[in-house]
Amino acid sequence: MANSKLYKGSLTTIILKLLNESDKMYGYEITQKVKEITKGELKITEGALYPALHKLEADGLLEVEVQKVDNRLRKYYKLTEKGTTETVNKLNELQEYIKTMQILVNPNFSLE
Amino acid sequence: MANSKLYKGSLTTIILKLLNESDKMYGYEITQKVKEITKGELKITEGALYPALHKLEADGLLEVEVQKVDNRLRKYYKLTEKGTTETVNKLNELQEYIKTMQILVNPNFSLE
DNA sequence: ATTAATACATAAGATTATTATGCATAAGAA
DNA sequence: TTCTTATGCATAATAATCTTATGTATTAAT
Repeated sequence: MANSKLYKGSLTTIILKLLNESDKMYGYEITQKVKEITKGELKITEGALYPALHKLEADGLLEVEVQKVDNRLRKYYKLTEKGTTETVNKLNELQEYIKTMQILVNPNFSLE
Repeated sequence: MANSKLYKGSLTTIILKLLNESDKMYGYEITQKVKEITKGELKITEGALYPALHKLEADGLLEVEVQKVDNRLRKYYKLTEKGTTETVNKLNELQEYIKTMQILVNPNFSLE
């Protein structure tokens, strides 16, 4: 999308949120889900997604379970307990961020 | 603030918006204004601000006017015509971004 | 038979920020 | 009067996060 720069920093939040909704997901599934939900507005690139998943796993927020479907590999990720806690934090931070940005961008902020 | 990562990419939008509100501003003034508006939530660091201002100027979105006040230097920035146009674009992009993120983060997105 | 879709991965490069440092003047506190 | 804080600019080193390009491999569709 046009404003992809703004997504910097929010990929992790998106991943955590999706995994919080559905019990477990694999990488490719996440890219498709995001494309579907945002109606093509946002496309998660693989070069961003996979390193992000690996980092979340390394940080103990996700655990992985490998499956073979149709002779093709799938790495299913699901939230750990720590990951679930962090999801709540990240979502709160996002709401705060949006609130702050709306104050900054609101045409009437200057006279409050 | 806690979630400063989420601000990646939005600094330019913030600068342009502030300059769109007030005719002209200098760097230090911008940092103070943002702190004030967001009640300390968001602090623009100098290491981010000054390079951003220089880039906006180099891109022809801002023009600069140097003044000396109390024997101290101030570099006043104001929007060029191109800058004003870009401000509108950036603000629209931000609104889109917020909308997209709210869809992704809304607890009911999955069944629409 | 070739292309698109599915599924993973990493490396090179770009962008954007934080942190640290530097210079300089003015105001306020100890 | 000396030291700290505030004002005002700037840049370099480092970190984080992304895009783009590339690579491997299987399956489905044209």
